[in-house]
Amino acid sequence: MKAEEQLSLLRTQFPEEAEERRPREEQKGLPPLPEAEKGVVTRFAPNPDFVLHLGNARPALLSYVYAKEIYNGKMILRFEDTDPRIKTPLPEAYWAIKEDLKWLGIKWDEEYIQSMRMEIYYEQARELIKRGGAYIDLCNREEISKNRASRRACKHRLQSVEENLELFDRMISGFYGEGEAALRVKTDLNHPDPSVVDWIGMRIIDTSKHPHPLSGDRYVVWPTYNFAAGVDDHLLGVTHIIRGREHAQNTTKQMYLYTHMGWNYPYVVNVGRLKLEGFILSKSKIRTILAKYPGRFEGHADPRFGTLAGLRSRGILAETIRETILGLGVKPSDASISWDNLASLNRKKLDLGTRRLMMVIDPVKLYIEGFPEELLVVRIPYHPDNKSLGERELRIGVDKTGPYVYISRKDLEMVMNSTKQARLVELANVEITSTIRSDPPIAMAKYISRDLETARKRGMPIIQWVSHNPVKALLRDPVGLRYNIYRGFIESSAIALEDQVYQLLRIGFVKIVEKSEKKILLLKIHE
RNA sequence: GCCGCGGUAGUAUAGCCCGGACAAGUAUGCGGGCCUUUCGAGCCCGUGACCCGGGUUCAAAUCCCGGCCGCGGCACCA
Repeated sequence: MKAEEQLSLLRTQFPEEAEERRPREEQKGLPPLPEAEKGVVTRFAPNPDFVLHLGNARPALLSYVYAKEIYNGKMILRFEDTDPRIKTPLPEAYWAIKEDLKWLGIKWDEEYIQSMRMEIYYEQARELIKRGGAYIDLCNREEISKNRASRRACKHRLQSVEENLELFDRMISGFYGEGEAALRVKTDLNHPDPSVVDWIGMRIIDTSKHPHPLSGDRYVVWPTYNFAAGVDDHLLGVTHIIRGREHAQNTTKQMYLYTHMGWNYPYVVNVGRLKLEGFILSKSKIRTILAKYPGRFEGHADPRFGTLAGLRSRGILAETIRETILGLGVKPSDASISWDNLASLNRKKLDLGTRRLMMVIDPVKLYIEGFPEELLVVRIPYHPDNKSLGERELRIGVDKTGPYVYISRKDLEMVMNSTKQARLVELANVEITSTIRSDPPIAMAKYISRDLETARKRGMPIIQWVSHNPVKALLRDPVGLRYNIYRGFIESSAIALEDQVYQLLRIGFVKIVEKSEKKILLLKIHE
């Protein structure tokens, strides 16, 4: 029986039952967080060893939006800088990360730096030892991994609380060198993942060799990620952890810590990783490229990188990133953002407030025979739909041969290959009569009329032009890690105005990189 | 290899928990039309997807099992 038949049967037989049915409530935006009624405290916990990239924006934005915009709760920013040796923090990253977050519109209520909370971790470690949840292991790495593989405990696991406390103090005093002692959190010895088995909660880092940028060589015993994050999430009252999927196994580890301490583990949401079509996001890859090609990139903020700073220099709006990422939802599956999609969204946001200018690539001088004198100066609005952006005056250049404009060589070829007639935007309809192969190239045209209707009726292509006082323009179009370079003329309004972003007619949206009286360097944002 | 998590149009996402109005919604892309002094924007129409195989059920995108594929983890990194 088909569903509709069943339904009609139901309606005739049991009318009340049928009416009970109501459509499921439509959920706008993000799904609700479980157990949110008791309050929501989220955290974003980056490692300040590099700047943020688009992928980091996912947990950051979700943590912010849930905590502050949906549940009226609290958001914490916490720098996880407890590895001065391998992931040495970058002093400028603490600041740069905050800039990135502010740019995204993220506001946090509290801010912590883990390397400044060392005494707290020591105190919690002692408490954990007292509760029998941890021991100081004096085995070396090889012994530890061998024992893990065979799921065996070493003798140090059986030490008394007193012995462990004493050994711990000795660790802190600097008695042991790197790898000679570690605090291990007791777990199920038979856990299928060997890295979970009695995981390392604290280890020794020789800060005389690897000083921490904030605390120098003051501490030698450092908590691992799982210890520090686990302790902090509890102590800071975090209720919901939104983090990358790569942390899934860490929840398992931290759960043992929470059980020993009698704490409740926050609710965890694992989100998938993000890719941006055509961009490199990985910090290690970006670092490698920067090291390999010094001088070829403008650091981590280069518009060809998928860092937030890079996207910002590219001309992508924070709002575009926000909408894109929130649109992905909170799935644990990875997502690859298509450039078309991002560009389309960004374009719509830029369009109405952006002045439109004309630039010709590969200019060809086009003399117009019979050009009426009253058209030598024209006024053209900067935006056809947004008159508040004003208008500018464009003058037509005249030399001894007569009045002329520059058009792009590609357009000239296109027009020559069709009806030879074209409309110059907001100016006049012309017919090209001849082209002269010279350097620079020249073409001749005949004035037809100035009305738009004729152009429409005859189906003329409408092309942009530049004339009097052209400014040399160099347009960089990012393609992967390269730039395609286009040279041409842009109207002088680009110099006169203060705008940073323009739409170049029939070329796309661009951002000004540099400009002087004579020259302008542009970066293509997208079409 | 072991453990874990995923798989809905070209791309991304909604729906899955709680099976029925889902011949599957939305955005972008693509095709067509309208409008428009850009190849942009807007409006309209169209295109196109439930990984595969079994099972449960009157009914499966949704639940169960198996396979395939993708991703993550398997550090004294975060």
